[in-house]
Amino acid sequence: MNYVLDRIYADVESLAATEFGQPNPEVRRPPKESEAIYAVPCFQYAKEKNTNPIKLADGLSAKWNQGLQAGSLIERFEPARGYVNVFVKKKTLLARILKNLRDFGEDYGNYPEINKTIVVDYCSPNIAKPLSVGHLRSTIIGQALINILRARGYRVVGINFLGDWGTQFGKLLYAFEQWGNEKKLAEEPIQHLLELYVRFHKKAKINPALEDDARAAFKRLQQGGEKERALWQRFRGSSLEAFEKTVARLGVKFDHNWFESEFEERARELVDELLAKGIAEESEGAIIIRFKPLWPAESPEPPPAQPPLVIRKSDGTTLYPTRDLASALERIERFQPVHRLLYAVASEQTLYFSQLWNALEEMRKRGFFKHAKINQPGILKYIPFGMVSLPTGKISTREGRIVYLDELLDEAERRAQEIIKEKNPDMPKDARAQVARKVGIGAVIYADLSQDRIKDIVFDWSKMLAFEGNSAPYLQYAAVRCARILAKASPEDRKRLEEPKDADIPRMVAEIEEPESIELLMHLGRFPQAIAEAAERYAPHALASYLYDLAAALSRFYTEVPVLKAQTDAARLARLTLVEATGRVLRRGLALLGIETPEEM
RNA sequence: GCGCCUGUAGCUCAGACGGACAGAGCAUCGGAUUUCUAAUCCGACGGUCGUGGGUUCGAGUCCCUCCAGGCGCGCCA
Repeated sequence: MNYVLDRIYADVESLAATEFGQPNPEVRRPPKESEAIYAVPCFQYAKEKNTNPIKLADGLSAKWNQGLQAGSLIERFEPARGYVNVFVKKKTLLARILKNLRDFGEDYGNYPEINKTIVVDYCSPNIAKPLSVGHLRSTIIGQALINILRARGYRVVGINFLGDWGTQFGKLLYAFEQWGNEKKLAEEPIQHLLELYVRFHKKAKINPALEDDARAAFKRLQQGGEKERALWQRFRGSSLEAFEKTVARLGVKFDHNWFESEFEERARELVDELLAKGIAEESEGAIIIRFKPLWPAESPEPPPAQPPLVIRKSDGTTLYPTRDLASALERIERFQPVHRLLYAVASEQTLYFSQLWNALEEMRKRGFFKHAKINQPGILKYIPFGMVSLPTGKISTREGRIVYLDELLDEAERRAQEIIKEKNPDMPKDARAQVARKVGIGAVIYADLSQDRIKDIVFDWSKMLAFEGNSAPYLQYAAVRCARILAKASPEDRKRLEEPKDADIPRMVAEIEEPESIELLMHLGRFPQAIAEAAERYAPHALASYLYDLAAALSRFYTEVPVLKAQTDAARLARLTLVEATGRVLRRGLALLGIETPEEM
């Protein structure tokens, strides 16, 4: 069982592939105005053959038309300005889409399982600091990618790699020794740690020697100093607790919480192994990995050599990259067969991830991975995203230039409450709070996922909390309209909807006549492709954009086509079916983005 | 200094892999509701796709120059 548009696409592609003698010929969607479903451009092949593309398209159309089987969904091929346009039997196609929608049910859009595991690193905050709006992107982009890749059929493991180690904890240890307050740490741990963190940096600016004190404190922690260990446990525990509370508001659940500190030992061993294999070397007292110029692998020109990566400081301690590398190794060993290691991390780390990529490549070549299946280059896939800054400048915890994530989510819910009060004054208070949560947080998530992840974002309240136009509430509203119509349908109609028969399908198709209805159903048919595209490009915004178009199609349909008051039984059933399917796809699509849909709003 | 990213309508953004006349949202103006929730719909206005070259039958998309903004560049994470 598969999706009808995927099939047509594959058929057209294979025709063109045979004709042009290339494995992946271009098959595209024609401009909106065209009634054609797909189009094959002939320009390139015409050039190879030294012929005119218009003539070629003419010839190909005639040839392919002759070869058409009676049972084919394709109705005809038609040349147009150097393209071969593909026309399908519209009614049959609509019937097949309806059948797909019925047969797949709640699974509509999903693809069969692929025996490949993708490990996604996302969120991964430093837990010594409160979450800011800066942490939002990794978390929601990562979660959306996980959902989308799962729908696409991959086995996906999500890992939150918590930064609970490193010199920053040395800073906190030192600061607590100097200015700490036991009572405050017990009562308001996050607040207190933040104060200490800020205070440390203020003092260190005047007296840089404090940085050495911090490094020394971290070294004592690393060597198992009892006092440091106990304090660190407390910092870590209370931070984690606060952190989990905030993330839960976004509806994010991690498959695994991995702690950086747990990789300390493995990281130390790794340095020795890398030295033994000649991958790492000593330099100025530190251990580094030098890179030959080989990134990016796809580049035809050799890029300049990269700066080396320090994996052991001259004081003998490891660094974040060392522990990250150790963790990557563990991921590969534990979740094999690993197809990809994804890292949803801000774009400022581009250089670092290219170094990590190269380091893993070098390790792969020297047999570091026990499982022989890891023989393809490029297992690491970096998913960069643009920075979030404030109108006043770069986010800085140290300098108090920060919008806390909780603060943003509170404001989102508050504004949503206000709007509900205005638009739907009859809604009871407790229902309102629930709906406001879904709408407000949804708006925040959608504001981010609806644009290309690589773009920088200047934080703006009104943009993050848009409730009209291309926004989560617009999509949710469309889904709510569907739900409300269904709720008002008669019990008999609902029963027929729940138990659709094969014989109903042709009867329904006959009733789907208005351009708004046809457009809506056609768009529903493209949902699987939208998921596939978003997965292939690691681009949640491709799915967001599809869903926006679907909601717009529903709104137009809603305005023009009466459902419950349709003239005939058959028409009512057909339209109810469209409404049910649209609601289902919107809900499902939003869920893939990590956004909940309320029943009313 | 070197490297990477971004630059499309007044504002915020789609236009991946070069392809049929550059599309949305917001804002502005005008219209639509005795009818399934108007957080909606329809229409108007609005763009020499940062600049200048080049490649190509064809460039917003690829290459080079320059301009503007952002980010990064051995012992932070």
